[in-house]
Amino acid sequence: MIKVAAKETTKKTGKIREKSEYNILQAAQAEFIIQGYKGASVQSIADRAQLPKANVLYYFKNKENIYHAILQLTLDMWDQGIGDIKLEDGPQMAIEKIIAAKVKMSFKNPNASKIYALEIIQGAQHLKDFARTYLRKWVREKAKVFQHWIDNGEMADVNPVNLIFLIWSSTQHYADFETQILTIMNRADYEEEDIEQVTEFLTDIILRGCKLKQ
Amino acid sequence: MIKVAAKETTKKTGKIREKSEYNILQAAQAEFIIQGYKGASVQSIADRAQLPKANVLYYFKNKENIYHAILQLTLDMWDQGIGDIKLEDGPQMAIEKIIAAKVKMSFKNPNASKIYALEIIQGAQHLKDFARTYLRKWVREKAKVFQHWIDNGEMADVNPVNLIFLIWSSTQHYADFETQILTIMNRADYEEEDIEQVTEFLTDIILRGCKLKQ
DNA sequence: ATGTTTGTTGACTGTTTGGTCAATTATTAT
DNA sequence: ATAATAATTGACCAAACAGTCAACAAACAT
Repeated sequence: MIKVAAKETTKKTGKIREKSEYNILQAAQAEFIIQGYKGASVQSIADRAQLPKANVLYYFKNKENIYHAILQLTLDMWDQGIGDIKLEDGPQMAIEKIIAAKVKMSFKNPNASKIYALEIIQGAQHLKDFARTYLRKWVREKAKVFQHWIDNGEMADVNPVNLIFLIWSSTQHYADFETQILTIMNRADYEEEDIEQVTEFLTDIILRGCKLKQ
Repeated sequence: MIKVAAKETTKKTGKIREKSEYNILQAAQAEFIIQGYKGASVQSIADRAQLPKANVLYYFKNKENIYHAILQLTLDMWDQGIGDIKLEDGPQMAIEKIIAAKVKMSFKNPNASKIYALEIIQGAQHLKDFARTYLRKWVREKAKVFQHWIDNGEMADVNPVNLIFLIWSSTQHYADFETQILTIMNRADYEEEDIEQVTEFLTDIILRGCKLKQ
């Protein structure tokens, strides 16, 4: 589930270290989702990674460090996976691109999305700065672009911030509520074609909602 | 945050009991959101309720019982708050009604929504039956009504299940991601007028997405 | 008034927790 | 080969944990 991007830890990364850290983070991610931060025990993470607890604590010197490493990977992935929207794309292509990117992320990496969602729902206790600075800036920038298109008569006059929330929530939902959705649809797993189907559905309906009235 | 509906516990409900239980559940709800089920300690719940731990355990004989009581109230509230959709309403009024009801619930009772979201994201460990039976039935029934309108040429041919997910997620988002949304909008709290604004936004855009093409 | 139920609480218990440490073994560099 | 560094792990500890219990106080019913 965890996809390690180009790592840049301060520690020297020997081969064993790299592999062990990956292994531990993989185990920890699952454990943190199921049990929550406080509820996940280092022992249970170690068990899942098939390592002695002391070994886990050798690589990450405490539980919080493990969690922070996971959050960092999650944010990196988000940063990398979410396509940028450019003025020259125009509203239609921009919305298509952003929905496609987010749906893909949700289906390909639901666990990252879940970790993030848990963190926010629980009050962003470990993410305060990120939400306050980076995210606010991101939303405002994108909202500005949408507003430009609106002023320019390229799309309907919808509230850009609400539009971003709509795209965010409707795409994210397929990751965070995976359990519920699969249950409702009576399925065991998502399949490749679900990505296309959902992307098309959301793109269609949201684009129609943003088209100029005539 | 907790709104106690007409209670029907098996235990006799003396006045003191009723008040204490309410007080404890209120404290526990906040604690379970912040710390998660396993992470919340009975001691911390007791502290928040300003009661000795032993007293809390006198009213609810263990932690799981507290949590179950909260989940039950959450489901009751959901069941009661979500308006029904009827064939005779037609698609437009049905969508308006359901969005309005869900947005209102999200803004008026975000904590209930958060508890529910945490449960689902973490795998619905305490809700398996609910999700498997009740919810599936609910979605299928509503999807059937939408399908009828589609077949009858009263609305565009969109996938009804995806439409329900879209309405669910976009409305729920304002409760679950409250922290993030308030941060982005640089606000301390939601205000009454936010309910209208969001309801109008979502209703407009989703209705336009469901209108027949011509 | 008196007995009975209901509520209150400090003290206790066995278990699990995060984290340390020292002793030992692998790996690598020279 | 040997020294230095990295990795492994069982044993250990203080703190926090869920839950019990017995002793007592309040409230209530008659």
